[in-house]
Amino acid sequence: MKFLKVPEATIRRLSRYSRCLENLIRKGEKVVSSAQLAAHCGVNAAQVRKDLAYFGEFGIRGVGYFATELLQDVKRILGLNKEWRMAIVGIGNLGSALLLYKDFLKQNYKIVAAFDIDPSSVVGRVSEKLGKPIEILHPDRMKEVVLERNVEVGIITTPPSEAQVVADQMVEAGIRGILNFAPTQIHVPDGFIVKNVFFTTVLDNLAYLLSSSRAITKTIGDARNRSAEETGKELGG
Amino acid sequence: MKFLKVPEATIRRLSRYSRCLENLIRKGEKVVSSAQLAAHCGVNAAQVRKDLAYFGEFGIRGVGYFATELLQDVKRILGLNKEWRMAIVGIGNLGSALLLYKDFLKQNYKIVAAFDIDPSSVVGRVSEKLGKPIEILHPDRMKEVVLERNVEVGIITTPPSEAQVVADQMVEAGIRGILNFAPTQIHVPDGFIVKNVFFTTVLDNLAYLLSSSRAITKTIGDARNRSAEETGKELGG
DNA sequence: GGATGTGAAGTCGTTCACAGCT
DNA sequence: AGCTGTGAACGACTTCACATCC
Repeated sequence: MKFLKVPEATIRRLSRYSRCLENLIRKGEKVVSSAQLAAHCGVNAAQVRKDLAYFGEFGIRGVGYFATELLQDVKRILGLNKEWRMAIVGIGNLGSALLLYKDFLKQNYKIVAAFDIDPSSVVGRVSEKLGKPIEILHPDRMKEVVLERNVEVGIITTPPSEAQVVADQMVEAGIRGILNFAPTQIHVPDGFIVKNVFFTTVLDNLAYLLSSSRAITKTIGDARNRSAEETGKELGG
Repeated sequence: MKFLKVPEATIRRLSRYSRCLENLIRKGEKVVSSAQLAAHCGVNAAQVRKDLAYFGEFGIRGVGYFATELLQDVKRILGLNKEWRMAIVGIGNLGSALLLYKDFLKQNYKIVAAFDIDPSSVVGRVSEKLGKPIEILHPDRMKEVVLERNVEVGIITTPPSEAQVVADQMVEAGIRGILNFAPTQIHVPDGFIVKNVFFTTVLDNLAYLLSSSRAITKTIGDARNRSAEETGKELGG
């Protein structure tokens, strides 16, 4: 094991390995080989080994990897051995959907604060769906609340026009990691991190590939005869 | 201009250029240089020129690019000179948020059909939010409706356990491009395309970077002193 | 003069192939 | 015998640097 800077692609794959490992474990696999895991994730076996090698030696030569052990190691590498506390700003359609998004919890993510410029206008709707009242705060209180509730990650689901202002508030409040759903580039100081989630970028990608028959339509005879996956490598930014 | 295969990263950036160009045009810019556009998008100027060079010569040496013209060209390259008709399957929280997502229309995307296993349970809620009744159909009718309404893109917002089944139905219905929000790998035959949008992968990335102080926290003195953006290159898959 | 378009150089990530361990 | 861990080969993307053209 060396001490090299880890490619971002490796981290994305680690995330994928963790999902696949959970499936394999659910199926009762105790030991998995890099080839097995690779096949499941649709990547190269050497890639799997190399990715893991950035962080240590987890396998046994001639045998493979112990599934549950490896899963734990991967999660630890990703920083998922703790609970990440998040705040979301902009409780429109997307914001409230994320508030209710179950999958976060599985991965140790938890939304502990919700902000909106007009709290009263949304609190009813969200509470109703949630089945219990939810507290929606004015962004003015962000710094205070972030401190109080140990928020480390901010989610922006405002309209694009508000995104930069909100990001500034988050930075001011000491939130170092931002997940931005508003389709606009936002800027933060050094040491802060923004990751974008732009569906339309991914759609644009699809549109491009579908256009001018870059995706060759084959005989759609038996559709069930599925084959190698198209990976969908990344999410827009 | 050569005839080479275009990197996927280039397509993602094209999508970004288009957003930035719209901003610059809104600000009244008539002519933009690659340096200007690059600065706005947070990429290298040579990269901008190279990306465009895959598709032709759009600029004037010594001058730059005509903004509106370039925007149109970029959109045409991406295949956004037509309306893309989409169907969405799984009208839960996320699904209904996307149904109401305004930004799709700006980019010539339109949801023309919505499916759910239990139409009656969701139709009320969504109609209420939408302000007018919406038609939610049973997936059994997918093939018929896709044909009838010329659906080219499918969006999966079901629970992960249902995603593969839905993808199979989409393939069967002749939908060649799939945008998958369910955090699980799905498989389709050759000639079909799946792009994943996995928030948790992006969050995992954030978690990784925030862990063990890989993001160096600087003196948070003046937060407004923002600087180079962290790009958030991609969206999970 | 000034900005584009592009070969060449450089950097980064992936795949190969095999030594090394169990 | 089998599978991991890894240097080396390969390939892909990015950046540089400059010739080219307005």
